Amino acid sequence: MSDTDTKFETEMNRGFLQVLVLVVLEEAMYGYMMLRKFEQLGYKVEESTLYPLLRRLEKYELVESKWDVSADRPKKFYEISEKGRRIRQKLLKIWQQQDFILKNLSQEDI
Amino acid sequence: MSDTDTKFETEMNRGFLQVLVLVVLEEAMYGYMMLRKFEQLGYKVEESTLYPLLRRLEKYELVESKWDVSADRPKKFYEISEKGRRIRQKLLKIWQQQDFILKNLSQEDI
DNA sequence: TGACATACTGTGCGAAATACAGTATAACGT
DNA sequence: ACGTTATACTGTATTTCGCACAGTATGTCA
Repeated sequence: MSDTDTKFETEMNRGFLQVLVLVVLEEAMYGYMMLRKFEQLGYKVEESTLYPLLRRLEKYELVESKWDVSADRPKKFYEISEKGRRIRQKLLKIWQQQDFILKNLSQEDI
Repeated sequence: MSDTDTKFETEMNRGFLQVLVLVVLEEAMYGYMMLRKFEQLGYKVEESTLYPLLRRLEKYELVESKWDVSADRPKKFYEISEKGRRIRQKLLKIWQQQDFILKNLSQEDI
């Protein structure tokens, strides 16, 4: 596995991770919980990638957060907003369109 | 269509466009030709996005280029390399995995 | 008591998408 | 003949992302 490989593989995260987070946040979750969930799905994400993404999504009001201090450690729960749902729909549509194009063009090569 | 929308939609290009270019370059093509092709597929790409991407792919030896000066205007033809094919396979596999995860998680919301 | 898991924040770097500007030729309509 | 549009590419500056790395703090378990 050369360095070039990881370089290009990394780029595959950007769009996908946005959508993935917006999808799972239909149900309220906190950062560390998502990291575990993604790992179970066979998709490892770095803490230093997810946490800034969550803050960014909140900054643009696609998600809302509230601290839960009732348990052992304080946890910051995130949940998708109405705006987030609207944008998620658009992003999922883009994804499907891209998937359609890719499947059609690459079926002879796979 | 707010500004936030485009901001997040933009991120959807990155991984996809890499793969798309590597797929179509199984057949030799030049930049402007790809722009037209993508447009026909319903997927508009900016010149200022595609050209730097092609240079980058060449820099990392995923594609090779040669100038064709026989026609009216000089055209820079690109074609995928062996290294490019190897990496394309990995990226396509990542795409499929991501698509699988997304379809499973979001089927109840779509 | 010392390592590991949990749970988050903050800073800095390299690289990518795009805007914008520029170069140059060919095809076209008027 | 002349201006506009299409063709075909290069180069620079800006913004923002992914991630490495560092740091803070509490809980669990050998």
